[in-house]
Amino acid sequence: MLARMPDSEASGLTIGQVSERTGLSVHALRFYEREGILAHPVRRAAGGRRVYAERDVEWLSVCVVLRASGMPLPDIRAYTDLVRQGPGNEEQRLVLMRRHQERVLEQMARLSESYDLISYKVRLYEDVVEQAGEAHAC
Amino acid sequence: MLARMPDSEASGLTIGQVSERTGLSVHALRFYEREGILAHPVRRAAGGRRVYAERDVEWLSVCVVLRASGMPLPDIRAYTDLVRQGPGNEEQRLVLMRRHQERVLEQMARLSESYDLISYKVRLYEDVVEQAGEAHAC
DNA sequence: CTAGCCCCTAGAGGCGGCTCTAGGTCAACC
DNA sequence: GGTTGACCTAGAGCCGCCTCTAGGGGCTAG
Repeated sequence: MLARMPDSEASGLTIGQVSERTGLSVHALRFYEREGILAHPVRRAAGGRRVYAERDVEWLSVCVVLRASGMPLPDIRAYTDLVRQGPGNEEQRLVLMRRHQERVLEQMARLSESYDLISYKVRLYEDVVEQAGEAHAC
Repeated sequence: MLARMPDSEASGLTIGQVSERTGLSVHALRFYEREGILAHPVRRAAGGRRVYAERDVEWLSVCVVLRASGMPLPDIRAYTDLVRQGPGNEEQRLVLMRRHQERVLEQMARLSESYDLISYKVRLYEDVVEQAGEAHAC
């Protein structure tokens, strides 16, 4: 009745549980795995079921943040590859992260510019609506 | 030799000129027109060529900002429809704009959260790379 | 024993937003 | 009169990122 845990291992998570914790759909999780966006291969239980560990959830949570800030999947994949290879390539990881950092900064700048125009429009329409309301009141 | 102006009318712009000024591709401009994202129908010159006015450029520039901040085309289209209908529906425009304003705020919040994680990672790798450099120096 | 549920694979499908192609018109210059 | 170049239409294609389908396995509760 409860979600079946693989052998009731404490840190063995089903794909459904990982889906809930990361906010990624079950489909997306399988898709990400195919795309190589997992630093470590997932273990499999009987019947081929995926068994995730806590660190997978942590890693995927990082990926969610990267995605949410617009990092393309190929870049996330490249980053994952570097992490999978282990220590020694921090310079390359740094390059990737810095590039993304700049992109995010640009995005924020563009967004706040857009925000100005949008706020201007909102104020404008607020005024018009308010005045129309007064006219009705007369 | 020079871009042919329709009858050398001062405010008659070709699609190519509008493309340059708005940053939208010629293809995108035609696509937007089909999608109803023009507050006024474009005039046509001989041979069916589009003749844009300055106000079209202004309108499209607004649309570019809306797109850049993630407003979906259907919403932009709805907004365009309201504007095309003329004064009297400012309340509805206000609703649209406020909704988008909130979306943009959310986006900015999410982005800056993401930015924190990314900056953290950058600092981390900077430290690692620096220490590795020192180790080499020894 | 069967209904319900979660899981599996491989691959198709969908959506948003363009982008490009094919095939053609027209005006201008050489 | 041929070439160039910007434009036209209708519609196909593409890219990123999932999302869903078909067809099947297997545990567990009632």
